[in-house]
Amino acid sequence: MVRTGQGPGRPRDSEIDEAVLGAARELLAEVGYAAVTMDAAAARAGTSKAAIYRRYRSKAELLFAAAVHSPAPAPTADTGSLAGDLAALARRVLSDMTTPAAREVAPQVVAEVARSPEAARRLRDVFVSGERAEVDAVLDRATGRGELPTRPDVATVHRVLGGALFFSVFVIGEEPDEAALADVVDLLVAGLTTRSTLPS
Amino acid sequence: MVRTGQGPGRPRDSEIDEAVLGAARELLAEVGYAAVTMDAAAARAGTSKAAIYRRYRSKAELLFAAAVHSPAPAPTADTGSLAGDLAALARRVLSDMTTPAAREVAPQVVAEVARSPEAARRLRDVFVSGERAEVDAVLDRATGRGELPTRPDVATVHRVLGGALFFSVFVIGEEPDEAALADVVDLLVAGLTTRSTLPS
Amino acid sequence: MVRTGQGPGRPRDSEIDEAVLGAARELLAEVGYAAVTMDAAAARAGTSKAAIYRRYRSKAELLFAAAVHSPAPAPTADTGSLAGDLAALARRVLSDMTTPAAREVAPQVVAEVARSPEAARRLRDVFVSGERAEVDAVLDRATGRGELPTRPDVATVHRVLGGALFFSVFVIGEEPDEAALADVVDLLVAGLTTRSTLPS
Amino acid sequence: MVRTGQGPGRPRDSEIDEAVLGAARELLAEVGYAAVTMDAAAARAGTSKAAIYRRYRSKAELLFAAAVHSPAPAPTADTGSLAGDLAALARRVLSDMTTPAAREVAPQVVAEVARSPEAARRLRDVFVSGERAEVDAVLDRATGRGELPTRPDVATVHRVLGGALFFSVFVIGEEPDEAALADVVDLLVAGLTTRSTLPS
DNA sequence: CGGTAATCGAGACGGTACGTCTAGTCTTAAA
DNA sequence: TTTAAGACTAGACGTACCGTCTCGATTACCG
Repeated sequence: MVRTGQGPGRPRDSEIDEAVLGAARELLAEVGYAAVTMDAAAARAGTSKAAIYRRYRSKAELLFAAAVHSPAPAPTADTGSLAGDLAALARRVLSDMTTPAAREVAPQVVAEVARSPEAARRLRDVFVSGERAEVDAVLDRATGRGELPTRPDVATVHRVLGGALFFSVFVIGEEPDEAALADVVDLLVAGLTTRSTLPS
Repeated sequence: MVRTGQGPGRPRDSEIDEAVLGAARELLAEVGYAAVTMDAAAARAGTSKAAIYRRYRSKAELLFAAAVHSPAPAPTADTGSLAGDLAALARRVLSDMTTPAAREVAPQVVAEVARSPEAARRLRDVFVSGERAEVDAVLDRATGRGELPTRPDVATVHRVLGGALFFSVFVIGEEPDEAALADVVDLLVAGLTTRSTLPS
Repeated sequence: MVRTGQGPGRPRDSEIDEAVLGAARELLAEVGYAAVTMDAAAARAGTSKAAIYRRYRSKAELLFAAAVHSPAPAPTADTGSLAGDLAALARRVLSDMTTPAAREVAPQVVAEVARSPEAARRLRDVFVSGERAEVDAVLDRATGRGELPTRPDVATVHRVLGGALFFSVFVIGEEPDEAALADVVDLLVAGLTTRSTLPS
Repeated sequence: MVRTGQGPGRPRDSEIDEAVLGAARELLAEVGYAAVTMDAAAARAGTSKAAIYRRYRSKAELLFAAAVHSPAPAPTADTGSLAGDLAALARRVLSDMTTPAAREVAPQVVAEVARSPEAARRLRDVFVSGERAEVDAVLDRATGRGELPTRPDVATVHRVLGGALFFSVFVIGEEPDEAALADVVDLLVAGLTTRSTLPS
């Protein structure tokens, strides 16, 4: 009685998977996290609450998944200099953060992460590692160009750059303008080119 | 019909003020933001919901007040160098963030800030400006010592330092150790002493 | 600190009591037992589900109370003979049973009684004892007239008369017509006037 | 591709027929009508819901069939007198009613009858006519013995006797003891031997 | 010192979302 | 075609919690 792949019974309808996520994303952007209701999500997706709860254990899980979908696979292009690359990366991350959906979900994800180690793990796997990879690529190019005396620690650079942006938007509550962005990047570039952090 | 000081009627019982805040703080640390209920807070404080709602307009206000009680007026001592001062400041801010209560509340405050401009304003008034003042003092001393070629922008330094710490603890989910802290401070000091950011 | 009557806190709103019962009765008659929903009842009553659940533990309790409201306080008039009195009583009981609401609820009440001793107790207190009192009054008058050699057992007479009607309507499923009613009453009168059952 | 006898495809498994009915009966006795779920019945029977729904159109049909399986074809023996025969019949009917399964199902069958004319028809065909046949046999024997002046209406006698028992058990909620049973039978015999009801 | 007004505990109120459950249908792979 | 398994739609259930309101009973100040 060998089972092949997916076991017996009617398989999940993948159209519903997508419809649910799509509905969740739309509602998130339209009405905001707290005002999204599971009934509304089910109705918008053209399905039933049961189908949603078969896929996600709670509203928090659904909206988390809806927000943390595809972590921007577009790698930043090479601008020719460390300063340019960092500025481009900063601009992209900032624009990701200020998406209506992101503005709504990010704070809730932070709250969720504080409570559930499982959510923390998923966030790290999906988001943090993705961002670090981008920072890594930028540092690789700068090292190749000879802009950096030694290879800095990726985690530190990620912490400083990502933190400055996240902190500005979500804690201080004011989106940094171009000048502020340039200021941060300048500071970072000056620090990196002068002395080096330890290799990771 | 001139009123003198505090108007007619029975005055507020200040013991209740304290009991409510205390209960809110305890519950926050024990069960976390979302699981704190106003009924539980009232019961724990030995009072009634009405008494709480006479003092705070909502659960968010109560828990905000419970968490953001005394914004650490202790200014960092002079260590004799910019690097030392920044490291000391970073250590203090980090230890504030990793308090059990802060771990619970901070993410929720972020969520609240995203939702309510009023909360954002209060957070800025109470917290951001306090932290900036500390950064300012540190930069003042460094300038006095001649460690800095020009005076950097306080907001930028605050963004970078505060952001790196906040981001590490609440987004990445790993509290930076001493080495990581030193790495960030080193990077910052190198950047500041090399070039200067423009005043805002 | 002596309390007077009803304890502290906001007292129940008696208008809501009535509105809820009224809404339940209406819905019962309109859509039937199974199709009554608590949401609909709350909406019809102009209140909330919470207010209903504060008064009744479940849908079954609410509809039970809605159906078993005032157990026909109208005592049967004296028709001058045992046969006439029993026929009149039978007619009234039958018409009570064939009310739209009663047709819906009675079977469910029977089901409820089978499951919950508490429901059984209430039914006995409200309904059975009321009907027995009416039978008692009829037998009293007949005894006074000298129609009965000895006083029959009320419970037996109630069982036979009430049972015949209930059984016809709810088990056999056919409402007895005037002739069938007369047949049952005749049989009963013949039995009672010939021999007597033991006093209760 | 000619098929022989019973159509194409896999034939029904008759073991499942029995397993389903058995499971339904067990659950009925254990948890009661409302708490029986089709999933539980399928699991208990070691089969699937689909197999049940291929055999019964609804939960009501299944449980009806589970309860009303074999309507006791055993005719009451001749005791030599109308009073004896009626008492024997009453005792048997009462013991049928007070079976654990019957206690559970009967009230629900009543509810079902009130809801579905189809269920009412089946109940009449299976149960009512069976009981009436038994009453008929008893009256036949009594007429043969010359105990009855005229032949009474079977429906009336059934109504009165069956009703008294059903009403006692399921509405009043107290199972009649031997004395109460004798009381009812006495009353009925007295009525029947004194005057006769008209044939329907 | 008595009235006025705001306080207190207690708890019911409206509203609304949550997550669970069930009936009955449908879809798959295997037999 | 039947089977077992399980996903599907639809919608009710009962619970929970927020923020408001209503009691009856205390207090304080104010005239």
